[in-house]
Amino acid sequence: MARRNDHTSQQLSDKIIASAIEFLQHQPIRDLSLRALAKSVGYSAGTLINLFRNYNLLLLAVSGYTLDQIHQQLNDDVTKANKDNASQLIVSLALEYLQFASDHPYQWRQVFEHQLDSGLEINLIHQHKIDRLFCKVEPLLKQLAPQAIELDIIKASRTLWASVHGICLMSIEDKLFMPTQVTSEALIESLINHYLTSWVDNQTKESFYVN
Amino acid sequence: MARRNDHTSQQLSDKIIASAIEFLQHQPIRDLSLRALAKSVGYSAGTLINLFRNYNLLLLAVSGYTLDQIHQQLNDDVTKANKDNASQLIVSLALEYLQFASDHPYQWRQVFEHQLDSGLEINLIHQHKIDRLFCKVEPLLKQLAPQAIELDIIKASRTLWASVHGICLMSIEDKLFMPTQVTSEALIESLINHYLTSWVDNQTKESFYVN
DNA sequence: ATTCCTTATTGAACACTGTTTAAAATATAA
DNA sequence: TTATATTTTAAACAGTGTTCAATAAGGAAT
Repeated sequence: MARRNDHTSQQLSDKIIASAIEFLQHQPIRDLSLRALAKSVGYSAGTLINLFRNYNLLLLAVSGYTLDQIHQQLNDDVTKANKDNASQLIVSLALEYLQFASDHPYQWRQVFEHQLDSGLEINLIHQHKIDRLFCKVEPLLKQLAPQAIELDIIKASRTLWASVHGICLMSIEDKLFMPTQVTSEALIESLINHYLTSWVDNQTKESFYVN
Repeated sequence: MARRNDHTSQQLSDKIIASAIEFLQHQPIRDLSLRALAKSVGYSAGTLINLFRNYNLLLLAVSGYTLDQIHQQLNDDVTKANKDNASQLIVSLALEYLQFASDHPYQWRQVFEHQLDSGLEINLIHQHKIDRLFCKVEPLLKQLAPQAIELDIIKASRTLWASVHGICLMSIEDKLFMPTQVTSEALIESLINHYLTSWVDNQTKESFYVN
């Protein structure tokens, strides 16, 4: 067939990503295919390939969309929060993260299941977007322990966020095996409150035993 | 063709799983296929299907093998460890877990990437094997806080192990974005030491503020 | 030994997957 | 109006997991 020009390529890209995101609200990514996605937007598979080069890069774009969405949601949380209680704000961020994962499990999983084929410059952008999430607690940790050295801030932020991520993952996969009285939210709160209690205590004492 | 009978079905199953595990030492699971696996053991695809019913259940068996392997490795760690220091033993278990994930990243990922199709009784066995790992720290937590109630033990064990899992995951996926001076082992130690410090302190004081 | 039945094994067929490619048709420029 | 460039797609290709009928060997009964 021939050119149709009823969308600019940007419009079409957006439409495709939107359709994929919509799909992920109800079904896991492995149930989606390039052809099915093409059909859902009324174009052929080849057109999508022309736009994104291959299916993997298309999925990377979808993943990037989700990361932006999460990023913005967490940002909104920070701006409208009480800035005095940094500790509580970290809990609030983590709970927001868990909330997103719970509300959009398939969409959330797609981001971290996606296997990037190595040696592509576009992957760096993706990696950066994930990094952006991990870094979000850094200024809050500095607020809790202004005298802490940069390396300790990095260590604590990565420890906390990787842990939060682990709890979210196990939660939406139903791999926690807990009585219903214990919620995933409670695990997040337990993690952050206990970790920060000891960490801040340590930083203010400038102790060298636990870091 | 016809029957060959050079293996019992049990021997053949073992051989197939062994071949898959060997593959996972060098390449990710998505690069393996039923046909390639069949060729590697000198049988046809249909034979593997007859044995495992479908490819997904075959992969579940592979995943089960890995979980048993990890379970045993952690058990060995517990038996030959100093039983007086429960806190240090938890760190040791977690580091062993990280070590396995680092040494066999593709094999480790396969376990948790595997999507179980719901409503199968075999999945329960699999879920139980994962549960077994999470529960491993429970007696150690009881040792640290003998007066703690069962629900607090469960909460702390799940929080800790899901967090450890998260750090392992982010570590082998290179998503931590840290300077090389900060190791994944240090994150694990930081997590457990800080969390337990505050948790034990809380439990011995029987405080109601943080749990 | 010979027949019968069961069991293991497989190749071919099927419907799907992502990707490549050449052809076709419209939009734009000359 | 012609020529060129840009979109779009159908068809072909090599791969995937799965189903199924055909086949041949092992074991049991005669």
